Amino acid sequence: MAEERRERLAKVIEQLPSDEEVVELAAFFSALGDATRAKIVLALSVEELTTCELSKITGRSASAVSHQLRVLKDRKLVAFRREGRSVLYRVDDDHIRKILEVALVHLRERWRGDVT
Amino acid sequence: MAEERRERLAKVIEQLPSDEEVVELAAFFSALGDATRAKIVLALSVEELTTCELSKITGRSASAVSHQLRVLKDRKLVAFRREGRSVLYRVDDDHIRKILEVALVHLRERWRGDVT
DNA sequence: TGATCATTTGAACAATTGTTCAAACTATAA
DNA sequence: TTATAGTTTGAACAATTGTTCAAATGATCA
Repeated sequence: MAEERRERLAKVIEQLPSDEEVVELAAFFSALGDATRAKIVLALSVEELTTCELSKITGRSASAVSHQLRVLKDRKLVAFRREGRSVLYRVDDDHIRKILEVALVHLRERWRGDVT
Repeated sequence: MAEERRERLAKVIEQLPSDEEVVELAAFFSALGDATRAKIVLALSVEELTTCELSKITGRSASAVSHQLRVLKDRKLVAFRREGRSVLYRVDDDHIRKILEVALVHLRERWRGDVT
């Protein structure tokens, strides 16, 4: 019985990603784990936007937005291109859009009562 | 031209979730944004497990795991039931499993070269 | 050239976070 | 009852985080 649980435990451990991958996964989620960055990514999942526009959307200073964009860039959640004076950021990855979508559905079900 | 961008900006803002929802979304992702918690949720997405078992899987003290389970409980990422001396935790939500799966696919594509 | 708009950078700071430790609580078994 | 295994709690602490501020860089236009 306790024996059986030990075996099942071993099987769970087998199925887990490597520690390195778990750390990467956590870093990915923590990039979305701040309201300013979450809003930036939500906005960029709709359309390409400049730092300045993201500053208006989030209500943060351009500097604060730029710092956060660097985090998102480093963790490969957003890409960018220069156009004249501006820098246009984008989310060119449907995985990220999908994750945002599923998470929003999850929240709406969990917190507003209509759980299946 | 600048006029057109202003209109598009307004349309993006229209499509965004409310600030309250953005904060909830960020809280949800930040729950997964720590390696210990990410590993806990990954393990629980396979099978029901006790605090003690999760302590072995993560290599953290039972106390540390319990603290993290509270965070996951509060943010409704995991549920639990008592069985004798033990408390069995679980992820009973396919959204969470889906999010983990898509995120892992994303990481493997982004960091190991085979981007489409 | 100089002026201006857009963006980035680095230092500093308060606020938050994850862990440890010791103590408490819960349920079972002797 | 006492003992024990499993779990939780609260305080404390170092480490990390997000923002502001001032200064610097990049790109365009007069």
